[in-house]
Amino acid sequence: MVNKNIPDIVVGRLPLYLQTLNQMAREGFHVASSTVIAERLGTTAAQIRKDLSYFGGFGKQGMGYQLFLLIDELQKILNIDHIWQVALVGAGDLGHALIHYQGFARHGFEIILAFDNDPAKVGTVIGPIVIKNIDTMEAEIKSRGIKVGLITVPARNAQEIAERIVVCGVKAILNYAPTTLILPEGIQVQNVDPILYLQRMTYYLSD
Amino acid sequence: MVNKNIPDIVVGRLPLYLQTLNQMAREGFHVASSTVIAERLGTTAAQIRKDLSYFGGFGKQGMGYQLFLLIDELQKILNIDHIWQVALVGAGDLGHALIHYQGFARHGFEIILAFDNDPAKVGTVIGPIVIKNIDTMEAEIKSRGIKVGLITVPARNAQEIAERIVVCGVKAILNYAPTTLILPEGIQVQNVDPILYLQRMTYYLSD
DNA sequence: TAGATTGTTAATCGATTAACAATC
DNA sequence: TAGATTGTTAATCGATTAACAATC
Repeated sequence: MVNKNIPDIVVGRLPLYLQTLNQMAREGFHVASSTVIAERLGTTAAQIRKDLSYFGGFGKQGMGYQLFLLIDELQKILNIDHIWQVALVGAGDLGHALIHYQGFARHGFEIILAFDNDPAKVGTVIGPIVIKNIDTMEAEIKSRGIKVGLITVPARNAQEIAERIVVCGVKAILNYAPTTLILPEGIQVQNVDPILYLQRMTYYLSD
Repeated sequence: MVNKNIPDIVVGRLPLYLQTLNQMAREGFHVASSTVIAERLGTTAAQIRKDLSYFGGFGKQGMGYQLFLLIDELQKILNIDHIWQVALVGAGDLGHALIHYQGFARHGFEIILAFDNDPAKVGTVIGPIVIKNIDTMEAEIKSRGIKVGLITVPARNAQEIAERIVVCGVKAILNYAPTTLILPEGIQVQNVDPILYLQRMTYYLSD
């Protein structure tokens, strides 16, 4: 499925739509209008219809959208209609927590490899995973064809690690390190440093 | 410091600028031009100058920006020139990890309260914190004047918890629950569900 | 059929970029 | 002074919103 010049910002909203549609399906709904979805998301019906129309006409006039159909389509569009194997680098507190977090597996992101450079950690077990030596990282990632990486190393090491995993085939990086990664065109990066989000909110708080 | 109609999207970039400026300061730089900062952030010099100019003229022609001065100004603008006390709700795996995470305290966000509704967890200690019964949440948050909340409860409870802490004075919520919160005008919410970020990246991956 | 709601177009609004005079 | 780089304006680009014909 090739990028047909869909705006990035539209793609970024699709997972949010999917989340809400799944929630409604769990609540027993079978159809939803753009208005109802918009209310749950704090957005506008026009935006939802416009966004979806980039990909096709999934609704029916007078009726709205069939939940199961739309969920299915969105999963296909987002390429999450199958399981993605994931490698994690950096087995500190945060790495630990992420390996234990069930949410990844539940959404089809299976952490199957974890690496650390601390000899004391190598060989230890976290949940279903054995921490491996970072020297074996490239070989392991390449041999399994892993495309998605989670970076949970300290900021000063993040750029180097990112470059190394990109070289062996990783195409998407979820970066927990508090630093900006500069990577080749076409490599996807999302930063999830919570400090950035907190600081962006405190701007609006009078002390 | 009152919102002078600064675009949200500009405010959202300031923490990123601050992060990079701090990094450069640690590396020993004393000044930086918009071009150099832009390179590190993968953005453009024009955007950085434009963004900063909403708040004042912090640079000098021909010279660039004095790092310490600009860092100081950004901290004031973002209201992070003092410590924010934070309450966390939901002491599961994720809550645990966040309490242990040193990054919050290091950036002036001090988690001083944690709540859970599980009687088995109430009274247990995580790091420097005793988990309190959620029944005492409103009273505790109000009496300490806490303005910032971290929500790490399951999705189905997140909306209710958010409403409860907003009623007792919380104005900014970092929401780890995989659901959209609908809250009154003026309440700040940022969502940090990693699944959303992963899904947004897999769109661009051919399988 | 009447009512509801989509998909789409055009209008509006806002953000980014380019360019350059001001000035350190 | 000459070179560099800011702050700002105007031009461009892109995203959101409003409106409505099409149609279930």
